[in-house]
Amino acid sequence: MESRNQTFENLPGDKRERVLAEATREFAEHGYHQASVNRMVQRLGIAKGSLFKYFGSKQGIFEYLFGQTVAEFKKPLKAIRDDASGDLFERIERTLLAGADFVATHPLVYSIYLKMVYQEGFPMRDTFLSEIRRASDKFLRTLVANAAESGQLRPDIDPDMAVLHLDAVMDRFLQSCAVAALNPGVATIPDRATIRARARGVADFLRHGLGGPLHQQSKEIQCKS
Amino acid sequence: MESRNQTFENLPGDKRERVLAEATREFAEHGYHQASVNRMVQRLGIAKGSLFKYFGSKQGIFEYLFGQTVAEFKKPLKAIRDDASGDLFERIERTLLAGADFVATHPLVYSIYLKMVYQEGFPMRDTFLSEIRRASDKFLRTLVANAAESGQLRPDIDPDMAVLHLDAVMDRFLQSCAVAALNPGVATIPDRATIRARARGVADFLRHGLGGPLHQQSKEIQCKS
DNA sequence: GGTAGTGGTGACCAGGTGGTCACTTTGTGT
DNA sequence: ACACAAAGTGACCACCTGGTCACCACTACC
Repeated sequence: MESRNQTFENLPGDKRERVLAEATREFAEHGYHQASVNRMVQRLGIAKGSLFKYFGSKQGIFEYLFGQTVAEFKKPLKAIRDDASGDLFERIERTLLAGADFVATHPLVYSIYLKMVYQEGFPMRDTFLSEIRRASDKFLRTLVANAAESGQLRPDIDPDMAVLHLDAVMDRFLQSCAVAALNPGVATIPDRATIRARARGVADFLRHGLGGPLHQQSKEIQCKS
Repeated sequence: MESRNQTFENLPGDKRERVLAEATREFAEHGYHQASVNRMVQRLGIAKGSLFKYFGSKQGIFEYLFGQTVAEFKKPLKAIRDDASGDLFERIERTLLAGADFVATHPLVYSIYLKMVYQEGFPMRDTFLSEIRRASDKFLRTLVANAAESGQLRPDIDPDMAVLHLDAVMDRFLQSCAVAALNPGVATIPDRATIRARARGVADFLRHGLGGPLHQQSKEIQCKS
């Protein structure tokens, strides 16, 4: 067995946490390349050599964080998946709120995630992203399949496309909870009440669309028959 | 008058273009901080001093590009806004296709835009983003207002929220045309035919939502009355 | 006291960064 | 042929980066 990282594991718990918290902050604020090991050790008040003894390299630091984080990232989804109460759109709404909670309590982790998506050159980027995507895709696909069976979904819509749209809208909702610039007009992070209202609005929109009476004609015909 | 940039403006047109193209490529590939002036001049086969004589600083290079690009970024939107044929959702579909065209013909420019949104530390970031957002917001708001007047929009939906949803779905559609990782399963850039089909699907989804027969009950009641 | 193993240290390194500037080359008008 | 200006050059600078390693301080066992 290689004794990698043994030094770091032996450290007292509070010091470990301080180091990881500081590293998380640094990567969240600056992305990968622009993150500075010098800054980390300076803020931690420890010597640079120590950090490199713990993790071997800058990439080592990031990958350690990364491993710790991925599991936590998936937890909220599992809880929702196992709670089958309500129809598709109610479950979606619960998922949105769970996601918003996660972003609110782990803003730095979510910030790293966003930077990884749009910034190339992160170590492990492809591995990580495909893993996350696959999990999310599987989750939505299950939801959609169940909904389609019980007629909660328009029969003329391709389930794959439905998953695509759900993913798009939900992901964007999450981003708007974290990125100020994505909130039109105000350009600030919304508060909890706004988020709850918006989640409901999103679910309602997903259910019924935006089309007005002029576009309900086809459905009126259905009524007459 | 300050004679800033005069040297660059005096250059023969093809050389100007080569320089700008190379700079665009560099920023698109590496973002702002990670972009290297050394690499630019090496690939261009000119001396570093020349670039700094043209633009003064790295930030100067970026801001020059930036100014050239913003106008081009808005062009497609204007064409759509002035063509009022069709209802809201048909216009949305045209907008989507125009956007996809822009992304396909200016992938580097769009790549820079995406990096700016999710990567802090770009010069002019706030100025630039708020300008773009404002333009996009104004455009959608006009479309929605017109649609609401002629009953193309569900009367019980807040126009502001409608704009929010439209912006989210459309922006995400555009991103999926450029970022491979956002295309579930395949994780590749879609071809033109796929894009056209997907744009239609998006418009249809925006119009009617995803909800199936079980959720059309309220509308059947409308029919009876 | 001796010694082995631990975590901790910071001066130092090679390499890359944006930026400078004294200098050379080129073009043009007379 | 000469002068003058504009364009072009690349060695050089200070600074920062990730990474190294010989050395130090402390504890524990004999």
